[in-house]
Amino acid sequence: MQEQYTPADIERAAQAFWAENKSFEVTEDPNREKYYCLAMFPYPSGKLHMGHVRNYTIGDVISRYQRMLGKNVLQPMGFDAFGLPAENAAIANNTLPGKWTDANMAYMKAQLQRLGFAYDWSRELATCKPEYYRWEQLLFTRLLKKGLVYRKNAVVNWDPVDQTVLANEQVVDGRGWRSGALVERKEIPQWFLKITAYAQELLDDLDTLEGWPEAVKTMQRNWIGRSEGLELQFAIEGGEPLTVYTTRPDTLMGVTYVAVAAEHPLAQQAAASNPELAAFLKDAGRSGVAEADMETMEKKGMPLGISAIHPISGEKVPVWAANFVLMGYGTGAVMAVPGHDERDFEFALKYGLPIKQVIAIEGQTYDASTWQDWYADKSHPQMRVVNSGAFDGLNYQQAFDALAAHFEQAGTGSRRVNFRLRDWGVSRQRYWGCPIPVIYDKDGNAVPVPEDQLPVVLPEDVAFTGVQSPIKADPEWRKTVHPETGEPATRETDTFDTFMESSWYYARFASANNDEAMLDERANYWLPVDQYIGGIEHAILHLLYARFFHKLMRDVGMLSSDEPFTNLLTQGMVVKETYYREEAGGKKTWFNPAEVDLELDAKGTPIKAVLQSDGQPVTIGGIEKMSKSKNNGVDPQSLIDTYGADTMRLFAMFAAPPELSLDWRDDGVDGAHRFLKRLWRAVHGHVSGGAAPALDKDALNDAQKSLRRKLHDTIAKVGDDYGRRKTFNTAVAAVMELMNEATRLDDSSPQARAVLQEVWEAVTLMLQPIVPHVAHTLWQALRGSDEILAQRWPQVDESARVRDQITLVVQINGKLRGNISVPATASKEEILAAAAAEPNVAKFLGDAPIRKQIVVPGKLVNLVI
RNA sequence: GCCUGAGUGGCGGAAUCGGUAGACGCAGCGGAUUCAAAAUCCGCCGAGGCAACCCCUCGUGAGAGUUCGAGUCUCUCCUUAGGCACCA
Repeated sequence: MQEQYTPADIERAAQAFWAENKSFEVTEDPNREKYYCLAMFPYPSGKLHMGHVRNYTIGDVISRYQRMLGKNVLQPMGFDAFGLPAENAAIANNTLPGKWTDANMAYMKAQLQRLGFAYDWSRELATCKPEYYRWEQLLFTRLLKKGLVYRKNAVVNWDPVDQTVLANEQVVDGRGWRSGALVERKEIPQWFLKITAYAQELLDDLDTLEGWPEAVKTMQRNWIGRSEGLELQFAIEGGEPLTVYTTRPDTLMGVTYVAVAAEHPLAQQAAASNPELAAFLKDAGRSGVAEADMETMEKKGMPLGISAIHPISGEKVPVWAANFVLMGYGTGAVMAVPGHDERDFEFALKYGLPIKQVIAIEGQTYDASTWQDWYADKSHPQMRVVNSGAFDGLNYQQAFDALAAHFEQAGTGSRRVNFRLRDWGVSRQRYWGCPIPVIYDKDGNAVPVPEDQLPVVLPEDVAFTGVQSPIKADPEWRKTVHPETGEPATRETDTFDTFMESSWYYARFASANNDEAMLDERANYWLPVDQYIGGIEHAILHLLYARFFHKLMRDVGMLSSDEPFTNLLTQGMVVKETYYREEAGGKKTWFNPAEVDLELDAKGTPIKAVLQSDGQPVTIGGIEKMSKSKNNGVDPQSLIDTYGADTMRLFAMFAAPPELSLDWRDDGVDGAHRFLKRLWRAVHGHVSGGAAPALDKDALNDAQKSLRRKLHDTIAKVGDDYGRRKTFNTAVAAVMELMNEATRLDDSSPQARAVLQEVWEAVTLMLQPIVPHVAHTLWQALRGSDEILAQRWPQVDESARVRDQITLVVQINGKLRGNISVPATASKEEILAAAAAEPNVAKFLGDAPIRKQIVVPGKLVNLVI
């Protein structure tokens, strides 16, 4: 064993050993328990960032630990390779999205290999390759035939200057990010997957996911948003009736107006003869489509000059157009109850519409000039319907039932379960994505591309200018023939939402090399994924879509399980401060923290930041998720080059528990490196003393016994931290404590050396999941063997953990007053006697009578006086 | 605006089931070693009080509550992060 710890050399050697022995390639083995561990695959943005290092180290630690428990562990890796950034990069660097993506994947794969992750690279996949996306196209055509796919109009952000559709991210303060033009809403035909057909099952099955964080399940439940309500109609004078949905039929008599979306036919019709209204509708359509924008923008409306007939009272109520009602979500019309809905209340106040109280709670006074929360409280036991004629005096449920019966009898409405969840629009008007496998005949009727003509390949050698998708710009690409009639026909030129590819990759890894089928029986061996790991930012969309796809694949007979991920670990984000300068037009330029110098006050708080290149100040922004758009990423590569992969891995695990967001600071990496050097030195010193004798447990002195107790306590704790708690930071801390104690044992007797041999072997095994290269090398030194990967998790020797004496804390009235040491077998009386005799305790007790004595075994004594 | 988290020393964090707040590490300070420095090793390190490394008081975003006992449970509020359907 060499004296110096030289990470570059030992990491190269260990990685070469793993590659040569194909240490991480796995096959199905029905005789062993399988364990499928998966960390969310990366978007190949260029190079790895800290979030990747953290994410993949967590996955690797769990994988390597599970392998030590004897399981058949699959840990694959691939790339989520379609997406918007490739198009932007291609424009910026005058290259092609495909070339840029390929180069990035090659570079990032090399980085992942440099970090020593135990991946089965034989299963690698990239979603932008036809070998991958052809199966997605196949599944889509089958779903189309099954009726789970349909086409309808839907709104997009439209940039009227660039004449392109913009992603929400490309809309900044209501303007296109490149053109600066005010964004408009535009309706275009798009393909949808009927996720709402699975809404109930997606909701119900959350209850089966015991290994998921409650927070994620709650978010998904709220997102799906099941509600029970009434669908009913308001007749329109001289027009089609308006259908509305309400979860509060008890407030129906409080309706004083009805609001419709700007795009609603009723509004458009009214605008034809009303230029002022037409202008308003146009203006209302001028905003992004993001829900956050809709909810926070100023609520505006204008009357259509039309009346609706209240279905119970028969009274006329005005119909308004409102910018917060969206066509396409629900019916595009809502009934407004300003008396009991806060948004309606504010709208009514603003436009002088009547506010009518129809529910009351005894003892509460209704004041229509300011909103109070109780106005909307349907669950209050004293809540009663008022000012509602025949329904007066009913509570929420009674009113609901009475109105439901009324409408069902009259045939003008019905009970209805509604979901907030909307069908998934999967069409994108972009180039760098999977082509949607659909052909249109001359009349615009859609037919799926026949299976034997799949895949529809996205051409990669194209002229890409960034203005329009090359497959849309090229009049030739779309030309094809109708599969049944043979007549000329055209291809769909939209591509899929990239969430499509990431919704089933976890399953494809099991059958990665099958070019005959999307999945095969191997998928049923490996699935579901035992442990899925990824950023909390995916708590809803990606994880819900993947759950949906799993059920789709099940229902076309490809899989037998109901859910894709048994256990989920949502890692917190790696965040970092941001720096920017704002230009005249409001455009912000972001600077990387590495280019900025900080001035700190005496307490270490940053007060001023200047750009190194020009010495001029920059604005200190918030601490945010490391991202390309905020340019606040820290490049792990230079740290890997300086300290080695093991130090990076160790620090990523030690700095914070996985769920918490990690505010990245470079200080501390040094500490992790220092620990590895100390470990190396300690083992080197031990091994230099020659072979250790066999351990004789009965021949140990107190100090040696004490170290063995610490060792076996630590093995138990670290195993629990890795396996159950997934708190790798405390696992590392525990091993550090053990090492501190071991290096303090100043004893070179044969039995001390035997205990230390046991300690260093166990430390090496315990750290193997986190720092596998160091562990590989130390194991060679300790055992003369390359086979650390074949080793099992060390056994806990319970006999070593037994204590004769235990320390208890003594409190008086809950305040700590002293410690006592008693035999582990001491009775309650003996403990109380020892507590009362403790000098400081006795001082505080004085002559006061003891009112209560609480003894918590193994922990403390509390005397109440 | 809505949904879901988080808030503990100068910093990252620990305290796992309501039971010693600050483990482990970083930074800092003092010392050893060195011609010197780096590296390494040892010690100190929440605030205040005290002659005192005894001990006492205060202290986990703010305010209230439950309890023998609250960082942990309940309520209200503040700050902050993530998501909001076309960033991935």
